[in-house]
Amino acid sequence: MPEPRSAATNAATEDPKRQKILDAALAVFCERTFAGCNVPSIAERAGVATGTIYRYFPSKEALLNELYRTWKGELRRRLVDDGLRLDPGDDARAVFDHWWTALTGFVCDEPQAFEFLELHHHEPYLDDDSHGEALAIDAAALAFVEAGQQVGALRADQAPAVLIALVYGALAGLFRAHRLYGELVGTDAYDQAADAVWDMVRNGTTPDPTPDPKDER
Amino acid sequence: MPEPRSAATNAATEDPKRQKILDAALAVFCERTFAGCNVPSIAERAGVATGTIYRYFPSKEALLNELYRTWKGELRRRLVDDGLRLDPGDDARAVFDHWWTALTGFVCDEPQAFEFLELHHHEPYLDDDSHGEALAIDAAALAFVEAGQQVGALRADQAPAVLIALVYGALAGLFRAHRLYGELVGTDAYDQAADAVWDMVRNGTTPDPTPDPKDER
DNA sequence: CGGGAATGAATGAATGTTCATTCATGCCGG
DNA sequence: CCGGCATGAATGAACATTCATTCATTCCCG
Repeated sequence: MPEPRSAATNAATEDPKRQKILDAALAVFCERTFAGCNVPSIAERAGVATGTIYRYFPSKEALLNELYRTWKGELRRRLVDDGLRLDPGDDARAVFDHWWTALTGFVCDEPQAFEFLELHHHEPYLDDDSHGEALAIDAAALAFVEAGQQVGALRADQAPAVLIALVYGALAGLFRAHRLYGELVGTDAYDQAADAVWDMVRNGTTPDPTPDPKDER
Repeated sequence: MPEPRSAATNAATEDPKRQKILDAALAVFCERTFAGCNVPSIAERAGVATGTIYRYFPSKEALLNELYRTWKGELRRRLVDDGLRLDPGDDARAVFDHWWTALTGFVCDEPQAFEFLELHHHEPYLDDDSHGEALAIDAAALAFVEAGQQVGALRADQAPAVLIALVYGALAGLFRAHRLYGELVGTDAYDQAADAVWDMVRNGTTPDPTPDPKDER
């Protein structure tokens, strides 16, 4: 029985050289973009010869897709295992905090992986398996948010997909700010922002008059 | 005195062929990424010969930067002219709505431009002028948010840069969801989401205990 | 020694850029 | 008016460079 361990848990993770190539590719793809970097630069960063990469991966594109699938899968694992496992009977805010912590934990533990995912989510080079991983995350989050809405914990005036987009987008925005203005926006900002983000999605006690919901625009 | 007109207001906008090249480049960069596309494909899309591009732009990189500067500038113009001009004595929510409308207006009017900006904000190919445009937007937004906090309209438990990152990130997340799941997330979602985003940044009547405000940062 | 793993120079396809040539346009001397 | 001429924008084949990929060779371990 294999033991899924370490950051990128994968069946083939055992081979350390393979892992070094993956790590190097992650770094180079982040700095230069998939199409913007060349294979020798990945090899150099990994400390192997160019040809060695092709012993482990059939192509540059396959390397990208394996990275994408691996890290998107790790993000999903964290979300499902650490985030969505709470019983919805719990305090809504506590459930959200758990969820937010799972998200920000990934971002803080693996900032390079998060940046890589953000940077390459739209690439035409992603294959069907990679898109499948992305959809799997969305499906898990969707079911969770729908449940939260039905229980009355999350606001119901937005489609579940919208709430997910807002939260994930806010996190991504925070990450970008942190990378760009590291001094102004510290890593502790992730925890502090939980309050604000929670106010965005919770079924709020709106003091403003909620105008009749049919002529909103 | 020149007359700044039309979407991409620029000194050299008069030349229609130059504009066709810029439009084509915007589309191709969006579909394939700067490094992922080649110059002939831009020329073909623009309906000109490859060499013609080099009569108007010194290099592929310069073309990217002009696009970036132009559209980031247009976004800033909309934000400053249409968004931030309200007197802070106004109703806070109204001010925010005006601001949100300016943002979403840009996104809806020029979705390709917004996608281009999102896609290329981190490229190492951006020159100093392009980065300057980006900083100019941030500065304008920062001043506005700081004012809003001092007036007491915006929540003060988050750094101004954080609030900006959260709002802009939420918008970007919404945009991505809209592009990805167009049926589930319509364009009206932008307007509806204003409520949720406002709840995130407003100085809220938090029913949860507001921890003592002296160890904020 | 033998066999698989690693190497990195070689390969050929693709890319950004150039430039000799074409061609529509406006000008001018008759 | 007209016919030839000068102009410079437009063209796209050609060029040099860069890139992903291959493979003959070397290396290393059992």
